[in-house]
Amino acid sequence: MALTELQHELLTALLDSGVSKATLIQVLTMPEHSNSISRDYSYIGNGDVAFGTFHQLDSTYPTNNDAIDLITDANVTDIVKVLKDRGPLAAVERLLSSDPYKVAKMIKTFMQQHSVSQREVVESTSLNQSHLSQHLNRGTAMKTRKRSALYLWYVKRIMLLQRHESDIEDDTTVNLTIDDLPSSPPSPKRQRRSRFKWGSASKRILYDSYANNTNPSKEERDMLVDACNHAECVQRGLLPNHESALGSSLVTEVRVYNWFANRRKEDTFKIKYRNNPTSLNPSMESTHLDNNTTDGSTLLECNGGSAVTQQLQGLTGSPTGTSCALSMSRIPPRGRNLVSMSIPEQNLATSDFMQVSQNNTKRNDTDIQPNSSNMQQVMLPGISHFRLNIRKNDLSINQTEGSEAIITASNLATAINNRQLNTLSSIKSQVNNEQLRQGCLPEESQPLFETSNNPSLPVLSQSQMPHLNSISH
Amino acid sequence: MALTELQHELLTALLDSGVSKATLIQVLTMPEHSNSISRDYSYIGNGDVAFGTFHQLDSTYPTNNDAIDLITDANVTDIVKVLKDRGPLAAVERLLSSDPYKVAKMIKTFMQQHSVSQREVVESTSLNQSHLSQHLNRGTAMKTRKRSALYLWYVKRIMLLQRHESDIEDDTTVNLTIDDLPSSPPSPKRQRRSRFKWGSASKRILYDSYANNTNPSKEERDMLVDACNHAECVQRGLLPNHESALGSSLVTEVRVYNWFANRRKEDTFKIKYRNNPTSLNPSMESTHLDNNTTDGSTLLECNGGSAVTQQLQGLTGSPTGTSCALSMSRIPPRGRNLVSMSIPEQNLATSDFMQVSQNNTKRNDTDIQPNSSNMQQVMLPGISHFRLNIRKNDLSINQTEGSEAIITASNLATAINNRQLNTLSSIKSQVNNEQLRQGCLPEESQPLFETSNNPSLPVLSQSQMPHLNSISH
DNA sequence: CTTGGTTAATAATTCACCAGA
DNA sequence: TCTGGTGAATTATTAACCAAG
Repeated sequence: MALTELQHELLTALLDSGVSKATLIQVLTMPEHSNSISRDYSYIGNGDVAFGTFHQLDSTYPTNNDAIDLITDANVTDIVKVLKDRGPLAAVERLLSSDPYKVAKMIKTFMQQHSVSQREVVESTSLNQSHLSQHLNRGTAMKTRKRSALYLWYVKRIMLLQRHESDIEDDTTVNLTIDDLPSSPPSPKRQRRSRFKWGSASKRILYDSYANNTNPSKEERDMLVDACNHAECVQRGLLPNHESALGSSLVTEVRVYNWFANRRKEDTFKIKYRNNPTSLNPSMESTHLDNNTTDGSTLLECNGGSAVTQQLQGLTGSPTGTSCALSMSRIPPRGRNLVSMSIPEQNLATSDFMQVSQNNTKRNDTDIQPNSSNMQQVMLPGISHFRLNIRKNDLSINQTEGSEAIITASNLATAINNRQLNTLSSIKSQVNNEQLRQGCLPEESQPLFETSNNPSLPVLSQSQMPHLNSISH
Repeated sequence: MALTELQHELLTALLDSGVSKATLIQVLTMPEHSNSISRDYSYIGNGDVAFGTFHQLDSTYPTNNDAIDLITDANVTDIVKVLKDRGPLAAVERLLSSDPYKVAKMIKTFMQQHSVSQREVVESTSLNQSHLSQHLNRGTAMKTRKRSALYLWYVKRIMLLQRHESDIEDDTTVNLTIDDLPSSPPSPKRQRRSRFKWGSASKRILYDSYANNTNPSKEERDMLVDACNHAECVQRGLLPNHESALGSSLVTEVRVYNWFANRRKEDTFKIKYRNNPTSLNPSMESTHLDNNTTDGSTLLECNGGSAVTQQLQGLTGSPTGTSCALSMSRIPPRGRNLVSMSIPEQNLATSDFMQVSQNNTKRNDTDIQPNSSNMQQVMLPGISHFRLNIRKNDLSINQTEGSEAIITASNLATAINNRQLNTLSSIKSQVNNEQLRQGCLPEESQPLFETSNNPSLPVLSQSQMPHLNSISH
């Protein structure tokens, strides 16, 4: 029989994904709801039931799904409808003709909603994990062949959900027909129940509860278990207490217990180092908490002003110590990021060395950390601390109200690298003349800066940040 | 012979780390600089040479290293001195008696500076990767035994560096004495040259260059290679052009080439989706770029004000469309995060449905994404978009200047979960009464919000963000 | 029971690499 | 002279134990 190109793709993808032909045949010849893979979609309920409100990517109204103008904009309701009306292949086809990026989003949302691990998808589609991740999260391209496999998995997963609506547990993988024999050579890892993952809804509940009580009693925990399970059910559009359908993501008391235990540990550490005077960074604290609390100083701001020489909202005069302020702004013309750092005069006086550390890239580079003598150290603790994507940005340093120098990150970096300048003043003079040379910045981000001025305090590397944000009681 | 407890620990750690006794004996009986492991540290230069300026964690001045008050505060200079004066064991001991957290920082910095992969450490210390990561980045505790192994590795690595100061390449692993025979069974993976990693300094240079020209010619690339290598050398305190010592982290033209290629691809994607009208989120764009550029609207702000009911800097009146503003602040009392969202009246009028999506947790949960009819959608695109750590935070929604409602994230979440309320007004009324109930938030973050008000535009999930930040020309 | 330790898994990221135009 | 696709490695993060006070 001649297969359409798509069908061929799909079949190949299917086979590629690990399903043996035998299995396929077995499935195809399966008695109950004969040939359910390509016939009889009646059990696929109205999308609204299971996906209506959630897992929907666009606001297209159900009334619009007369298709035609939706050809490119796939949305769950739409897909479910196609699936129901014309079967999985049609649905996959529809997805293939849609904007890959949107579909990716859709799938991602779906996975989120149903706590489907990426691993599951990888295993049953035989896609490369990083490729999948990229495609799903960053829109990286993926050839049709592979996308077919992915979409096929997706569509089938939806079908599976529709059926299992009240059945067994979510046996995840689509191809769970074959082996189950506890032998080792053929399928030693088979049927690995996917790891539990806290859903966002549950987490909210937990954090919420945690705020009130970090050590819930068994009773409280049990209550939380229920609350979470309920939330999880709702999240995935199930009947609010149809817990059994949660499968591996069923919340249990132990899990809740563990969650609290782990949370407590986290906090313990944070607090420990918050109080430790010798700790590496009272800096953060002051900026983040203390300053805000006691005195209205240190204003961290990220706005969309249009001035090239962004004013810094530096508020000096902290009772205890000195404070610095940073403000960041995006400059219209080309979307540059401007970071203004204000350092109170007093500080500048006693210290004119800066220790700058910025994560210009993604995560964990603590970057340059020059250090010079016993002078005060000020730092921009690596934007990554906040998990921001900063690639390059300008630094505008100015003293309280006085002079202002614009320093481009690169200038500063280069300068520091060459150790040609170690004092604020020299940095300024060296760099000042090159201001505005920079073009647009390659990759944006909305950085949030922090400064510290606790004299004699060491550099912070991004990794520390998380801990310092804790709040003491 | 009786060994001190520490010595025992160290020996054990050493053996645990994979070095065979035979090897140890071999090393110990090694002729050249006899027993170099525990004698003759003269080759360890003054710390300042190799670590002086960089890789220093505190500002303790060299003059202070008369020890005593430094007992707990280890710093590189100090350690190097001990190492030089009293040998590795003493150095390790010193480290063990120091604040583990600081030492961790020190080691981390060291690794950064010398592009040492975590893997290398893991392999030669036989520590658990995640444990090591935790210890290094989050201060997680680690028993003395394990820390010994880590510190021992550290100290030895330093020694290695001192020697190799101009030798071969950085053969990474400390135990590279044994096998090198190209056989497969015994050491098939041995000597795996660690993967190249761009140093922060180099990255700066590259981004900088990228800003000017995304397609450097071969010549330019070659120049960059030199610049980077130079920077890398400087970063690790080497003689500025002693490239050979860079070992596996030597920058080559291909690497530079690849770097640019990858960067271009990233950008391509971003731009592609920025221009794609059907794209999922013109929203971000407007907030990020358009608004800023054309009209001074949309102010994104994160400050440390102290008001519980944070004012929102909403600037309405965008020429083209409407604009919303969000501001987030940390509330003193308990460090709560307050998010204020302002929605211009007109908008509110024509639309009273909100589509809220927040990543309350870490990375990738796109969270709830309720959706309702053809009304305008406003969203808080998941803090994760900006890579912020948000666990829980309050939402304060208020119309232009009018009434204001404080909504706790949990309330909102619950409400939405239960689908009990879909309109702004109902959310308000439902939640209003519970305001301020929330305790402190478990884990902070400095969220940076964005809003969109392009009517009928879909939800954004965090993963999309990165792409939308790009700048068009 | 809970906190110190510790870890298997999972998944985002990084740096490459290869086939054609 | 790359640019679409892809992928092996690396490592941060998750959700668990487990021993012992």
